[in-house]
Amino acid sequence: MKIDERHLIQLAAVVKAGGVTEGAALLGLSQPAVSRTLSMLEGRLGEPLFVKGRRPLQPTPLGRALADHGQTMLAASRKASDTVEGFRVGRTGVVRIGGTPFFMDALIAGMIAEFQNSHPDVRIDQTYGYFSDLRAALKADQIDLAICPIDILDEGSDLEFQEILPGRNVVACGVTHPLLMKRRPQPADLLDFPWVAPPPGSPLLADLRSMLLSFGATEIKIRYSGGSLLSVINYMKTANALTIMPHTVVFSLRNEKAITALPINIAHPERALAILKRVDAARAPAADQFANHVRSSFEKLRHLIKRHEQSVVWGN
Amino acid sequence: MKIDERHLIQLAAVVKAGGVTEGAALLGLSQPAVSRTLSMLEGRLGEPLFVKGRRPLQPTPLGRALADHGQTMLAASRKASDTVEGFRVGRTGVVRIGGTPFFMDALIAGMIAEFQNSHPDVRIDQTYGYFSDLRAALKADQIDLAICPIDILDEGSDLEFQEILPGRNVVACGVTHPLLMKRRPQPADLLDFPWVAPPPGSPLLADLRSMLLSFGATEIKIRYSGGSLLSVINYMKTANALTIMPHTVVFSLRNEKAITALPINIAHPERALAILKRVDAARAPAADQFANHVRSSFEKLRHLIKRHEQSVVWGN
DNA sequence: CGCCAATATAACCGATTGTTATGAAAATCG
DNA sequence: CGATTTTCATAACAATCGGTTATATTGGCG
Repeated sequence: MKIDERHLIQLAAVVKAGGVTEGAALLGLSQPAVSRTLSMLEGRLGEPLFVKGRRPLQPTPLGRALADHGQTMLAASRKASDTVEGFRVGRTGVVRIGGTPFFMDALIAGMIAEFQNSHPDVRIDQTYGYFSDLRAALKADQIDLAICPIDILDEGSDLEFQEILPGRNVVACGVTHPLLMKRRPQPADLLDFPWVAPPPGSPLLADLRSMLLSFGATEIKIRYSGGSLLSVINYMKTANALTIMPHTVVFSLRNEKAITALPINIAHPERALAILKRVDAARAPAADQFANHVRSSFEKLRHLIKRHEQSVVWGN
Repeated sequence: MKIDERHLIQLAAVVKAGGVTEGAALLGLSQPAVSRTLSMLEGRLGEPLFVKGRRPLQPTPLGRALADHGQTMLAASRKASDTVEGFRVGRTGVVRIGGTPFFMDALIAGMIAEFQNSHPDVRIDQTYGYFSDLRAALKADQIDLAICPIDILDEGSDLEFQEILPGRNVVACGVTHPLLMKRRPQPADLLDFPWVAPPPGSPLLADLRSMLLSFGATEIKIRYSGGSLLSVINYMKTANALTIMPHTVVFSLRNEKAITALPINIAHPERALAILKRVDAARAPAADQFANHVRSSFEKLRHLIKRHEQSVVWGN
């Protein structure tokens, strides 16, 4: 026999409250409504749910058993209301983000942790990828946000993007690299050392190629590639290799004393770090709040870099 | 925001089934019905529950979260239906029984275990008491069944009773008792030994008194009283004491080789073991089935006793 | 015995739920 | 690429349900 879920919930409220009147109040209903519900239920079941002629109201064993089930429904219902409410204000939910590996590892992971200080009930699901993967994932609604460098001109699709950081690459090396001893290292010096290549498909790899070509290099000594950021860092700690990295990534790792930037200016890529999302995406307040957090974190980072550069003498 | 539980359940069905049509079928509803439900839900929430323009239907994160809650409701609902169905046929439920200690310990406990071989989902709640307690408990709907000796004439109340065993007491003693050596022990011999008294308030105690009085005893040596059946048995194992007990109780303990009955006939009490219940009690099929089980168990026991007595020579 | 509180009943109305019929959009397939 | 088929959305309508207020009954208690 199918029982109306609402009826079970009312029964649960009455049993828990110990009376029809109180139970009705608990649900914000009138007493007759609940009273009738109980009558109907008893009628349909053909079994009494309460011991007759007894006040305080005493449920029969069957009544008690059914009330238990109603109780779990009531709990589920309240939780559902909570999820909705939480979703509305971005307090709960899941944010699925994708991004390029270096930025995610060096910067975003920490920002996620920070974000969850104020949003402990928001879960973050992270994936890695480059622009084309991320765009596809966004369109397939597999992620809510993408964080990656994009060509500034690129536009016109059904993706909305907000620039959060202008592109700026540096040549990175281990903190004991011999080139750091030189007063004024020249671009040509770079060709004397082995290179670590950023992961295939990454914009950084294109930047690396074009930079080296602009320095007149015909051939590059690639000694290592394909590693994650942590691999690259550990590699560079012991090898006198060079690589190209986003400025902020190197900056954010400055306290590790593992890698640093060479004081050589290289061309800015025509590219900016941006947050992408579908323009027609379903509202996802938690994702919006997370995006805001990332933006403001980068804003702070930018100020920090500015102050840092005023106190430290960088290249030229 | 309050959400209609039914809507959540429909949502859950659709998400689980992977489509509106299949979800509707799962619930035995028409497709337009649940389609409209989903529209209403999205309208009220102001949030989409499914990613538009995509088939197979893909829920949004919010939709998935809400569907989870709906799923637990659906499960609870099914369980509730099961409870009702089980209750109807006596397959599930709680049976609250009360009875006199000796019968419960010696006979009923084993019958309960046996009963639950065929009714594993029926829980038995047992309490102890004598007739007046049990009657009160029945009237207060604290127990569903009482199993106790009652005076045969007693009637007329709002209790229904079914006799399951005529009253028959024996004098019990330890298996090493000296009186067992005697060819034909006489009632007068009984006065030479110390006695264990049944618990105060028990019918057995009254039987003991009247029996001893009928033997011309002016005073009885009570050495021990108040113990449960197990206490009495253990006491009698080592003391040459006597006590009075229902015949079936001693009989059911025959394999323990701890106590036995003296071959002395004593008066039958004007009393019978019966199952009592309220005539106006709520239907409790599980209790009914248990009562049937107890009755048939006693029936079997009676036959067993009869066969036993034909092979063993009892007193006189 | 009579009052008070709690529950049951009655009468009414609007919202909701179900139905069938049908249109629109998407996927499938030749 | 167009036809077909499947699936979802919409429309219109009937019936029931679930809510309300007003009122009668009932059980508990001084």
